[in-house]
Amino acid sequence: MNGPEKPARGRKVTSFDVAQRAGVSRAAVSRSFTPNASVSPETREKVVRAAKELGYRVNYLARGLINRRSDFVGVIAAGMDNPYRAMQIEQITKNLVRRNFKPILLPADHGESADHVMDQLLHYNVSGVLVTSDAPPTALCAEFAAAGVPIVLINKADTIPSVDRVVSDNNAAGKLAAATLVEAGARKLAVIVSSATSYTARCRQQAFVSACYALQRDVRVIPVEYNSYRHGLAAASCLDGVDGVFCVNDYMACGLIDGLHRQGGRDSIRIVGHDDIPQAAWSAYDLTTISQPCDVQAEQAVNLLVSRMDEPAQPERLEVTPVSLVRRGTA
Amino acid sequence: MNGPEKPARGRKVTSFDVAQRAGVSRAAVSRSFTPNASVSPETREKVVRAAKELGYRVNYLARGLINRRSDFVGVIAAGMDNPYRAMQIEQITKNLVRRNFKPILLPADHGESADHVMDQLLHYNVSGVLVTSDAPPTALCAEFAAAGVPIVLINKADTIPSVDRVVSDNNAAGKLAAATLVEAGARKLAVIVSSATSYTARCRQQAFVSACYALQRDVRVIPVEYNSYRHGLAAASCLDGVDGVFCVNDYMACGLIDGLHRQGGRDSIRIVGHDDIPQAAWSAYDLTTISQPCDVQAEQAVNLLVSRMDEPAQPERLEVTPVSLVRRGTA
DNA sequence: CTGTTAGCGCGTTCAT
DNA sequence: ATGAACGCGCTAACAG
Repeated sequence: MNGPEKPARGRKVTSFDVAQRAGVSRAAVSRSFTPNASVSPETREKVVRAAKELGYRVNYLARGLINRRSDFVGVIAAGMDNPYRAMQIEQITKNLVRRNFKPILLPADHGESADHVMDQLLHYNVSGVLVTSDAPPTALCAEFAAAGVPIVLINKADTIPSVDRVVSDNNAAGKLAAATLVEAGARKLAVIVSSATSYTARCRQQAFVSACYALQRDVRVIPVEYNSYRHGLAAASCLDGVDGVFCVNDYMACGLIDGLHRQGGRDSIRIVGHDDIPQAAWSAYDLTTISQPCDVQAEQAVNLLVSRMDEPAQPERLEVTPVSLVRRGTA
Repeated sequence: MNGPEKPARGRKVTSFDVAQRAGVSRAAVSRSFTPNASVSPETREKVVRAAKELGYRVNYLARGLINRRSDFVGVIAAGMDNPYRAMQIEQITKNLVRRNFKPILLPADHGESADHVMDQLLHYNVSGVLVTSDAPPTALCAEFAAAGVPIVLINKADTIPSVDRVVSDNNAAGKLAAATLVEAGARKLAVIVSSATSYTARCRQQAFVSACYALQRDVRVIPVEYNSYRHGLAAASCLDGVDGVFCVNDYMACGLIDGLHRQGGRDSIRIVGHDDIPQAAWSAYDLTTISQPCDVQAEQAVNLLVSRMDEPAQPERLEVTPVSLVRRGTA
C-alpha cells in the first residue's frame, strides 16, 4: 500500500478519527491545532502525523460555531464596469486575505438587490461588512449595527450611528482640479457629473465649483445620468465655449476624451480626471488626474473594521483618504 | 415601549428564544424556515412573528454542519489588472449569487500564494471551487477532487481526473484571427504572446500560426514576458516589416496600439485582439477583436460545478466556449 | 402536524 | 498535560 490513506468516499474525516488513530482523546487533537494550547510535543507529533495520514483538516465552520465568530467579511460592490472598482476590489480582498479573513463578494448593481444580498449575510454571521456600492442601503446598515456586525462604508454619505466610513478627500480634490485647470490657462470651466448616483462625486463637484468661484472663473455644471464612459462620450457635444473640464472620475474622462477626439478638438481643452485608473496612464489618454489611492483606502477600511470588532460600542468614525495630483498631458 | 425588542447586547438570538416566545418547540421553529416542511399555517405564523420581533435569522453555518454542505464556492483569480478578469469575476459571482451560492473571492497573484489560499478553502468545506488563475495549482487540484470537492478550471491546460474544465474555442479564434487579417490585406503576419503564463493564449497562438501556414503567409512569433498593456506597448518596436498582428488578448493590444501610435505608424498595420474587453470598443482603440463571452463562460462553469455536486463520480468533462469576430476599425 | 431525542464537528471547562 | 463531559445552533429521525 502506498501513498496516504484515503478516507471512505463521502465520509469526511473528523477529529474523532484522528484521535482514534493517534491513540489520544479528541481534546488532544483539538489542542494540537489550537495556537497557544498546552500539549506535549510528543502528543502533538503523533496527532499531526495521524492527521496528515488521514488528510484531516479542522472544520473552521464548526470551530466558529463555538467561538461565535466566522472569518467571513461581506464585500458589497456595484458598478463593476468602472475599472476603479476592479482595483478597489482587488485591494480590499487582498488586504482581507492577508489578515486571514475570507471575503465573500456580493455584486449588487440594481439597488434593490443590495438589500436582499446584504440580508443574506446576516445568516452567515459575518464578522464584518464592507460597502462600496453607490446605491445606499441606508436603513439596512442600522440593522447590521444593531445586530452587532461591524460595517464600514466607503465613499458614502449617510452618517449612521455605529457605522464607520472612509471617504476620499473630495474637498481637496475639487480644489486641486480647479487650481490645476486654471494654472494650465483655462478660463471657462465646467464639471461633468451625475446628479443622482455617486455621493462622493457630488462632493467633488461642489468643492470644484466653490474653488472656481474663489478663483473668479466661470463654471458650468454639466449633468449626466451616470458617471460612465458612455456618458462622458456623449457629454463631449455640450462643451461649447468651455476650455477646462473636471470629470468626476477617469472612467467618464476617457469617454469625454474620445468624444472630443471625434470632433477633432481634443487639444484645445484642458481636462482633469479623478481616481487614476490604469487607463488614465495609457498613452491614448495621458490623462492628468487626481489619484485616489485605493490601496491605502482599503487599508483604512479594514483597519476600521477590525478596530470595531475589538470594540463594538465606540462612536462612529470618519477616515479621510488623502488625494494627490498626477500630472500628465491633458492639463 | 415601541419598536421591535432588542436582543441583549452581544447575545445572538437563537431558535430557542423564538420557540420560547412563540410557545412552540425548537423543531417547529426549524420547520417554519425550511422549505417543504410540514408545519401548520398557524404555528408558522406564530413563529414568523416571534422571529421578526426578536430579529431572529437562521444560522446557515450551523445548518450546514448538519447537511454537510456550505453554500460557499471558492473563486480563485489572478491577474486582476487585466480588464477581462474584472468582467469574468463579475459574471461568475453574479451567476453564483443568483443560484444562491456565496462566492468567496481569493486573489492569488504570486503563484505560490495560490496553494496556500486554496488550502485554506478546505477548512470551510466549500461546495466547489472555480479557478481562473493563470498559474496552475496542478497537484492541489487532485487533492480537492480526492476530498470530494468539485472543481472547475477556466481556460487552463491540465487534464486531471474528476476535474472539469471550460476553455475558450482557441482553435477557432486563431483561425478567425488569421483569416481576418489576411482578408484585410495583410501579407506579413505576426502574433504577440507570452510563452510562459497563459495556457489558453498559447493555444490561440498555435492555431493562428497553423492557419497562417495554411493560408501561405509568413508569420512570426513575438515573445513577451506577460500578456499585458506594458508588454504590448514595448512590442511595438519589434514589428519591422509586419503588416498584420494578432494580439492574444485585448489588454495587450491596447498597449500595442498606443505603442504604434507613438511611432506614428498605427494605420499602416492591421490588428486583431481577443476577449472583447470594454476598452476594445473605446474609440481611441476601435479594436477588431474576437469575443470570448464571459457571461456564457461563467454559466458553463457554474453548470459544470453544480452538475458535479449532484453526481461527484462522473468522468471529467471539457466544455468549449464559442467565440465570434467583432469587426471594428483595426482590421 | 408536533415534540422529543440524538448528533453534526468542534472548543472548553473541570477534574485528574 | 490529559481525558470526560457539556454545549455552540441547528436539523434528522423517531415517536405520538
